[in-house]
Amino acid sequence: MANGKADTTLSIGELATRSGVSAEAIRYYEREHVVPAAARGGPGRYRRYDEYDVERLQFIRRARELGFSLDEVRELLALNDGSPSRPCTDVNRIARAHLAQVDEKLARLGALRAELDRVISECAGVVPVADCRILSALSGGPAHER
Amino acid sequence: MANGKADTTLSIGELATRSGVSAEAIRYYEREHVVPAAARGGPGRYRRYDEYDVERLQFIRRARELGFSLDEVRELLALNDGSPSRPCTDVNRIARAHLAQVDEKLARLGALRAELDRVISECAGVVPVADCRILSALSGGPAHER
DNA sequence: TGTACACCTTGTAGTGGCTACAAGGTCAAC
DNA sequence: GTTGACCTTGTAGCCACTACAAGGTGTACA
Ligand SMILES: [Zn+2]
Ligand SMILES: [Zn+2]
Ligand SMILES: [Zn+2]
Ligand SMILES: [Zn+2]
Repeated sequence: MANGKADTTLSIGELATRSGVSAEAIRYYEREHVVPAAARGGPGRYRRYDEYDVERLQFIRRARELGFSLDEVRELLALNDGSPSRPCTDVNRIARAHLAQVDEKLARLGALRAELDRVISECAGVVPVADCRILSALSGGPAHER
Repeated sequence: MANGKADTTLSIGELATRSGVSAEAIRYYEREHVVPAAARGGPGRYRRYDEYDVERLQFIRRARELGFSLDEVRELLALNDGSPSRPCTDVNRIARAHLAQVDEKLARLGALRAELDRVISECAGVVPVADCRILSALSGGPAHER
């Protein structure tokens, strides 16, 4: 019970500064039930937070930086908050599924990049547009038909 | 003047099929002034298209497949429609700038992928969540501080 | 001629994850 | 008591569409 650090109280702006998540984003997360609705201080109307909330927002920020969707973040938070003795199978599964999605996106973007590079490599930018290989590629031109 | 192929007339659905762009997207492009407003056939109210429109929509589709934004597509179309004797400097510039953007995105996604992979590699999915390295990494845990 | 039916029309809302206001309320210091 | 920093809710915007809803049009066939 003697914790010694969770009883500070922070405004949403202070939480934003300390967590690296903007106040607007924090309110957005509350609306979207990524974080529970914050307590409001005393008789006043402002949201009040503590050090525990800083940690949760940092968790969310790091997960977002790794590209996890808010749906995935919700699941990860639930697992993190759930029974600590359960095996981390689900955490692992979510992370690996996300990695697979990232790899797919990388593969698609890499293919796009290669094709774009190929198209650009045929244009030095000095011929009339009528003869430009970039435009003819977009027009279905005869550059690499089949 | 003897063209022999631009006088067919197509409905938006036929244009969609032939161009590979959905009818909804074609209407969206019209609203966004990517393509000019289509002629409406005779006394009726339906949009009417010809083979020239098929080519333009295919141009747009290919540009979109290479990741060009609609703003960029508008510019490319304008250059393609403009004076054919002008040098293709601007086409080249737009395409290279876009390639640079794609490379940036690839670099960011690659870094994210590497970090995600590193984090996942420390979790076999078999320990209690309290000890999971994925969750501790997200919590700012002691895995790779610094 | 009736009517079925595919296709078209416009308009609006939703996607994801926020950001950027506007118009007003609260709180602390001085 | 007044300034002014911060907070509040609500709404609109970003991008490039997609997905309706509610109704109009065009045509083929009985
Ligand atoms: Zn994911
Ligand atoms: Zn060129
Ligand atoms: Zn671009
Ligand atoms: Zn684990």
